[in-house]
Amino acid sequence: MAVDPVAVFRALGHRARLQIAEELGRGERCVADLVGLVGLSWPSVSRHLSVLRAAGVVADERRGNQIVYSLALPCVGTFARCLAAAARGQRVELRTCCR
Amino acid sequence: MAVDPVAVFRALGHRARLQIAEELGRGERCVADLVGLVGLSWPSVSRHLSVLRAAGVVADERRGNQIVYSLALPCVGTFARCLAAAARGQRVELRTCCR
DNA sequence: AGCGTATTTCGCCATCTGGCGAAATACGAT
DNA sequence: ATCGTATTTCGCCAGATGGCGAAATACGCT
Repeated sequence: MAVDPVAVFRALGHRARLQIAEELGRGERCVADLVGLVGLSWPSVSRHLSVLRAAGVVADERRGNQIVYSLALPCVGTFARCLAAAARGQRVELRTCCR
Repeated sequence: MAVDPVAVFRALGHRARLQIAEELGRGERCVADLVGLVGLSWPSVSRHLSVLRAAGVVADERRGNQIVYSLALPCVGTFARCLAAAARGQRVELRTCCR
């Protein structure tokens, strides 16, 4: 699955989608959880999930009768926390990168 | 200058703007350089720069008779390189974050 | 003040995005 | 096969985005 950096940023450049990615950074969630989290209609959340999935940010897996989403690009969670810290006025610095 | 994570991602979620941010990660550039880089009209590039500036991603400083842009959020450069590596199929991992 | 170059803003148009309800689909269970 | 629940897709509309040329602005210099 090819990662397109622009698509990743676009995917995260929306309130609901970033919120979803941050939540998935804390653990797996089913769609119902995420609908409750972002406060949008089920179809809208599903659409946002498909954007995140197409960008390779999240992965989905059917488990029982529901679909569980997880963060496929962990560095996104790290960076998001980094920006959140910056938003709080803390000094931001990513130390190391890929290997 | 308040950092809004969503605005940062939105700002970077565009081919030209990401290209600009990556270039600024390598050093300061004037607008003419960036126009040459992205291959869009001068007004369009200027608009993209204003989006990046509003998001706090870049900073501008007048020097002589031209304006020099620089990357105001260095972690963006780190993360962008990280994603670029992922796009090349390399294993991606951000080790440490804010402090 | 006036000139020239660097940069931004304006106005317009075409396209993309995001919201929702309704309808369709997928799949486990009976 | 049918049922029921979980999830996605469709169709529509309103508003945002991105492109450009033309016009406006900003500033250093003489």
